[in-house]
Amino acid sequence: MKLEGDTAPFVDDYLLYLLAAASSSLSGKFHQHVKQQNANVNEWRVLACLVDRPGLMLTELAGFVLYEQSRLSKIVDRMELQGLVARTKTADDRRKVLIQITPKGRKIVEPLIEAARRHETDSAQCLDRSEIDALKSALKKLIRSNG
Amino acid sequence: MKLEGDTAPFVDDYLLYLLAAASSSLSGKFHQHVKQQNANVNEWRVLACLVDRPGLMLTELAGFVLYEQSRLSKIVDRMELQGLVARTKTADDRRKVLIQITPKGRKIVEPLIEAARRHETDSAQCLDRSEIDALKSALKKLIRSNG
DNA sequence: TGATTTTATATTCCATTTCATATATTCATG
DNA sequence: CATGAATATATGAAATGGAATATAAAATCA
Repeated sequence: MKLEGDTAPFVDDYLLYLLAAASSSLSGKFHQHVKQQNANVNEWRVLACLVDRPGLMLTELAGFVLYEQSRLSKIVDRMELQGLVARTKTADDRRKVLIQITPKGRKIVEPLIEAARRHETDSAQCLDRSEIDALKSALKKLIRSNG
Repeated sequence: MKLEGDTAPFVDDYLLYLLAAASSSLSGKFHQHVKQQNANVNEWRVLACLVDRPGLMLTELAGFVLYEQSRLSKIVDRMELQGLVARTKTADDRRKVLIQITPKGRKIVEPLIEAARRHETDSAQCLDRSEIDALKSALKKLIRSNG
């Protein structure tokens, strides 16, 4: 028999916690894979965001990668040294720096993307197609509606 | 007309990205609120996980908070200094350390939980009740099925 | 029992992140 | 067009995190 006040812990049904926990669970296994290859997680994220885009301002890229500008600036420093991305200035606005993926970066990220697709289908085995679609659609709505 | 090969960027429909992006979007605003109060994000997470639980081993708590053990150990150090949590040894197994929330920690976390509930309903305005239920249920399945 | 393995936590070293601020460029407005 | 506000990026000092390891206790088992 359940006593009054014996409710489930707060976080167990708290949306932000469920999002963080799902994100963390699913990322765990894949991040191991990333490290077994030539990369680390920051590099993977940056390259995955850049791969089908022509070149992004540092700040735009920071938005996609979900990192702060100053953090990304330093990550790009390291990736530039490794030759994974390139910084180029634009003519129109000389403050801007465009970050572009290099062929070397592309060579590293492409197999990772294939692995990511496989990992996604594996991880989502517990859901059927309509649940997955509904999940992704709900996530996209949340992202759109909240800054 | 859409050209061949002119597909959406990879991350735009990648589940792990959507989870991370949703988590990050929704957290953003709330984490500001946390800082405006007496706390930082690590403290909030630890206290929120402890609040309706009797006392957890460091390793158990690390699992809930989604942090690595060595990181949490240091966070608990700082929180102990502030009097937000207490470490106590157990009699049965002298390796174990139980982490418990203190009255001071409780006083800080309770209003934050209220704010978190309000923030959750605000953030999920874009979804109707059945979508929210389906979302949470899908997230819970993902968490259960993936370590 | 004594040796070995496993589990729980803390700690050390070093890389990374954060916060605040600097620098450079563009924009807006009197 | 000059001056102040705004925007884009970079950087320095201090705080934090991650990986490996140390320490200590318990469990396993020959």
